[in-house]
Amino acid sequence: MVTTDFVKPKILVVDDEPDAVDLIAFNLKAAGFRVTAAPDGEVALKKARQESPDLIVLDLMLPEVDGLEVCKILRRDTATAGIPIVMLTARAEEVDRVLGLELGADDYITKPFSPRELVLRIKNLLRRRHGGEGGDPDRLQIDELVIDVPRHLVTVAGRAVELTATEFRLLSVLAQRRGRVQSRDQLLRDVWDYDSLIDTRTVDTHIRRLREKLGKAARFLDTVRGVGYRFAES
Amino acid sequence: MVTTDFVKPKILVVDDEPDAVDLIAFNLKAAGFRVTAAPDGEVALKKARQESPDLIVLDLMLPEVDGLEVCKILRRDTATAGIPIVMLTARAEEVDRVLGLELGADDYITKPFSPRELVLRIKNLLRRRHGGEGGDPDRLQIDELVIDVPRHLVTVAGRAVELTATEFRLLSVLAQRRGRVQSRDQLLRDVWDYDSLIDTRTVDTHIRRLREKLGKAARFLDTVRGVGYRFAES
DNA sequence: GTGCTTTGTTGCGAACTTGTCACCTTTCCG
DNA sequence: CGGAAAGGTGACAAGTTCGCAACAAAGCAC
Repeated sequence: MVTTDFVKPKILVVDDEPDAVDLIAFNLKAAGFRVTAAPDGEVALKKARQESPDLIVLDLMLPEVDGLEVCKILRRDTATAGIPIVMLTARAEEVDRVLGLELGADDYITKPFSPRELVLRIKNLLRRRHGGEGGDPDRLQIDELVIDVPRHLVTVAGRAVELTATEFRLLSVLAQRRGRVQSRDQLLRDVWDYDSLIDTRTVDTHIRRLREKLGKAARFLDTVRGVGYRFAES
Repeated sequence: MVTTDFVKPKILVVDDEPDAVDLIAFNLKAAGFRVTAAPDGEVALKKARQESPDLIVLDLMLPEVDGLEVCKILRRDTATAGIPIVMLTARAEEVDRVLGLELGADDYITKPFSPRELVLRIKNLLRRRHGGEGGDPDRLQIDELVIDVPRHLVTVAGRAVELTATEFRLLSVLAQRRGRVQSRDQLLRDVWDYDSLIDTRTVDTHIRRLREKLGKAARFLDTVRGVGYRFAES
């Protein structure tokens, strides 16, 4: 539990009612997710870009910029385009309207909803994303590369690869955010410590070491010039 | 019991006395097993590899290659290493000698034995091996290492190992989470008390003591550098 | 009490990890 | 093309981790 914190899916909850946020956050945490919250669209967009959450729960009704707009912007921005979005709507008939707009949220749920249902839908979306149908969420499998977090084990085409603790964490974080670019700063925050004073070039060194050890599977580690690194979509 | 033959467990009986083989085979078949037999070590090894039986009943006294030798070879060969072995010995005192050799048969039974007892032991071993359905959940068996939690008893290849209370708890916790890395903090919480103020290095010391006492079975205690310890998957 | 076992702590050294730097190579762009 | 910026690479020194042994304290039987 403690050792695997860094791969717990991180979920951004966007809602302007603190009570709703609390309720959702409580249930999500109980289900083993990390939670971060935003009260309005502006903060939501900022956090989505900076913290690179694995999924966003987005209330349709928001002050200032409304949920629809936020959704659209998130989809347009490459840094956040891939993140699944679950829309919260107050009334059922709104769903139809929203669907008609085709703005590409991945699921919809109407208030009031049972926390259990929300958790189920979130798990579903995350599972779908990780390709592992019905698979263990702690185990990432991308073609010949398998990352087993609780076991702290990585294999490439069935062959075990020996990674150090840092390398393992770096690979896990990248793999978990497959397809999304992670800036060096973002990686330093998530793989190293919260406010690490480490040089960003250090990330490059670790990427190099990972590539060396991963052999064939190194092809997954894309460099995005001027931005950061990305775990290849496939 | 079982309707389709191919799911009946197949048992290889190795004994040089045809009468003994007949007796055993008769009783095993009556109990719903398929039986194949070998009169000596050489044939036994060949059949073990080719027919991949679910369990082997092995007489200690054999012409040419003796039972001990056969047992050792079976254990070393990856194709047969996982097959449970029940050793037949002519006299009770031989059991001690055999145990001393630590060659990892899974059970021992002395001649003369009641067929019913043999069948019981075989069923036990098979049950335990198959993911422990209906098996004793308080008893962990990993190859030659047996941890009997309620009895506070640990044996390696049939030989009892004397562990202190702390050592026993540590081993049990690790074994129960086989394959998953446990951080030192996690272990301190689970093996020691909830909010123990004990130094994490203490865990190392206990691991060392465990390894010392477990002898051959120490190979199960993996160190995962920078993370913690893990009970090896196999 | 005395002697024995258990258990937590400490110090040492070897092996491993890891952040940084200097130096290349590649890419970008006018 | 030429220069600048970004990223790859190898080396290295400082830091960390872990096994081990010795020690000290606590518990326990007699």
